[in-house]
Amino acid sequence: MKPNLPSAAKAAIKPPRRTTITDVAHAAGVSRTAVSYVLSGRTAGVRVTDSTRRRILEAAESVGYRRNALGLALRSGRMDTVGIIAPVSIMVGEPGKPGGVYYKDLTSALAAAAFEAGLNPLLMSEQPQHSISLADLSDRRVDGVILVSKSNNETLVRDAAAAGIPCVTISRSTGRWQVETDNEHGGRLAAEHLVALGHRRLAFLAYDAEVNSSRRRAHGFRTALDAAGIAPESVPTLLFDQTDGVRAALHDPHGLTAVFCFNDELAVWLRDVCDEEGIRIPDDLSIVGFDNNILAVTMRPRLTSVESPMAELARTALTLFQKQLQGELPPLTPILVEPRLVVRDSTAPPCR
Amino acid sequence: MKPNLPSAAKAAIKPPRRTTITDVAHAAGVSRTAVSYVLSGRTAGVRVTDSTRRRILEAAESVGYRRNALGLALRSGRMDTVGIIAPVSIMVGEPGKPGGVYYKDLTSALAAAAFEAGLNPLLMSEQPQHSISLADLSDRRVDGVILVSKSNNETLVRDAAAAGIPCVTISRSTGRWQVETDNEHGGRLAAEHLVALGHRRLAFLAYDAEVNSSRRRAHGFRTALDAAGIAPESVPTLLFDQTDGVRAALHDPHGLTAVFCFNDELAVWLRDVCDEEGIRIPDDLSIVGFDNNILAVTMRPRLTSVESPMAELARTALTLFQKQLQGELPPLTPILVEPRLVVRDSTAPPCR
DNA sequence: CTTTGTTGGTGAATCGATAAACCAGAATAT
DNA sequence: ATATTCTGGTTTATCGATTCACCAACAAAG
Repeated sequence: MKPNLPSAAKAAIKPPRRTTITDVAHAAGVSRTAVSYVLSGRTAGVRVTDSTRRRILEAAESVGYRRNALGLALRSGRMDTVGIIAPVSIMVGEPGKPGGVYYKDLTSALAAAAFEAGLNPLLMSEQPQHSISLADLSDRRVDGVILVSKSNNETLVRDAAAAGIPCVTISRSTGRWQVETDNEHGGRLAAEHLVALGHRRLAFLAYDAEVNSSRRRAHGFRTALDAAGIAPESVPTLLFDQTDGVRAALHDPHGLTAVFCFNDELAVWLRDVCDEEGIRIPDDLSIVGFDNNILAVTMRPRLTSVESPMAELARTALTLFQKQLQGELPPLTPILVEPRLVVRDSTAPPCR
Repeated sequence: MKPNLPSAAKAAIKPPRRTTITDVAHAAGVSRTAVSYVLSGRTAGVRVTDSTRRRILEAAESVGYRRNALGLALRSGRMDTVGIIAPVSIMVGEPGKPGGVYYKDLTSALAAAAFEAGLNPLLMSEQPQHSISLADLSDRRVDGVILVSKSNNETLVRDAAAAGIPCVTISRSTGRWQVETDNEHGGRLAAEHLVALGHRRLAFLAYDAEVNSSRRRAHGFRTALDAAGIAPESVPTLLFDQTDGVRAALHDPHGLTAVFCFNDELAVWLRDVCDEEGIRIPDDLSIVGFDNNILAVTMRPRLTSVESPMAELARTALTLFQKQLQGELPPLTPILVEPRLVVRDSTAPPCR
C-alpha cells in the first residue's frame, strides 16, 4: 500500500494546469486582447460588439476561467492586498507585554474590514528579521500597508512615503493618513462619569505616561475634571511599574476614591493589587478601564470601561486606504472615531 | 490651496521605478540569467566564476536590488506565502459565538510561526463572499493553506487535494496532514486532577456534544474516571444552550461537585450561572476549563485549566506545511500536541 | 473617385523573473 | 590530427495578464 516511488511524492506538488485567458480566447475564437478587455470590464482602447462580448463571457464560463492574480499584478500593479503591520511579539501574547488583547482584536477587525472592502489582508511583522521589510514592499506584493505597530514608526512612515507606498496609520502621531480613537474624549467620558458619582480624589494609571495615547487620555481626563472644579495638579499619574507608589496612593488616608486606567488589562492588574491590599471595588475604590474588551465583561466586578469602537476604527482605516489608493488627497487632520462609555459594576459613589 | 489638476492626485500613485535584475546585469556587464542564477543561490544549470559572482553581488548591492516577489512567483510558482483560513465571524468576535479568544490566539500564533518559518501569512475567510475562494487559490497567490476554520470543511480539504494545493488542518478530522491538541489526554488530565481532590460526582459541559474535539475531551474525561471507579454513565454532558438543565444539575441535592468545561469561555459562563444561583466556587463546585487563555488568569477565582499549547500547535502546523511543500509523504496519523494542566483556584476538595 | 472616419477587432511588446537550450573557446582524450 | 568534454557563460522561450499601435473593411464626405 505504501508507495515507494518518488513520483508519488512529486505528485503532491505537481502544478495543476489552470485555464488561462488563452484558453478562453481559443474557445471563443477571438484574440487574447479581446478576452482581456471584456473580462476586465475596461471601456477604453478596444471596441467589441455585444455578440462577441457574449461569446467571450460564455466561453469563460464554460472553461471555468479565473483570473490569475499574479499575472494581473505583474502587469498592472494591482494586487488587491493590504499589508497589516503589527508587532509579532504581541501576536503571540507575551505575558509581560501589555496590549495583547487590544492588538489581536484590532488585527482581527482589520482583517474582517479588509474582506468587506474586497481586499486580502497580509499580516506583516514590524520586525524586519521576521518578515518582508518595508523596502521590499515596493515589489507590489501588497498595494499598501496599515500600520498598527506600537513602536516608533516615523521611519517606517517616511520610508513608505518616499517609496510611494500607500500607508494608513492607526493611533499614531505620524503620517498624513491617520485614524485614531478620540482619546481625549474618552478621558472626558471617564471623568464626567466619576464626577457625577461624586468622586473628588482621582488618579490616572498608565503603563507609560509618555506614550501619545496615554497623554491624550490623561489630558482629556484632567480637562474634564478641571471643568468640574478639580485641580488637574491634584490628579496624579500612577505608573504600572512603580507598584510601591500605587500601593501608597491606595492607602493614603486622604487617598483616592477612583482610578481611570489606560486600558482594561491594567484595570485587571489594579483589581488584583486591590485584592491583595484588601481594598474593595467599587466600595473603597472605583475603577474605569479603556477598550471595553472581553476582559471588561469577564472581570469581577464587571468593569466600567470606555469602548474604542474597533470595527469602526478598522472600517475607517480601510476607507482611508482605498481613498489613498485612488489618489485622493489626505484629510487635513486625523480622523477621530468616537468612543462611548459602558457602565458596569466597578464604579459607584465613594464611601469615604 | 486646493489643486485642481488631476496630476496632483496622480502623483500619489505614481509607480516608483524599482531596480530590476536587468539593471544589475547592466551594472555588472553580464546577462540577466547570470544575475538570476547568482542572486537566487541556485547551484545547477549555470556556471559562474568567483570573480563574476563577486561582480554581480557588488552590482546588486550598489544599485540596491531587491527581488520582485511577483516575477518570481509568476515564473517559478513560489510565493513564500501561506494562507490561513479562519472564520471571519470569529475574527470580529461576535458576542454569541464561542471560541473568539481561542481563534484569535491561534491565528496570531500561526502568523508568528509563519514569520519564523520565513513565510508570509495571508489571512483568508472561510466565507467565499468575503475572500478569495479555494478555487482561486490555484492562482498561486499562496503556496498553500492552513485550515483553522471550525465549520465542516470536508469539501474544502477535498477541493484543495484535488487542486493539488498543500493544506494542513488544525483540530479537524479530515485531511491527511493534521495537527491537533491531544484532547483525550486533556480530558484525562482534568479527570485525574478532580479525582485526586476527591470528587465523585462530575459532569462535562459543552457547546455542542457532537463536535469532534468535544467528543474527544469528554471521552478522555470519562475514560480516566472509569479507571478511578466512576461509571461513565453517571457522568452527564451538560449543554450550554440548555440553561435549565444546567441549573437543575447544579441544585440536585445529590448533585455535582465538579464540572469540566469544554473551554475557558464556557467556564466563565458557568461561573456566572453559579454567581446567580449562589453556588460558591470552589467550595460548592470545582470548575476546570480548557485552553488556559487570558480568561483563565483574569477570572475570579482563577481558573484551573488544561492548556493547549498554542505556539507548539502553530509551529507544528508550519513544519507539516513545509514538509508537504517539499513533496514529503503525509504522516500516518495526525500529529498530537500534548496539553498540560495548570492548577489554580477554581478547584478544591468537595465539601458536600 | 479619392480622402477621411468609424467599426471591430488583432499583433506584438511588456511587466520581472526563471529554465532549457545552446555556443565559443580551451583543455583533454583518442 | 580529430573528437570529445569542460568552462563560463548567453539567447531565447515562458509564466498570465495588460496595453499600445496598427489594420482591414466599410461608410460617409468632398
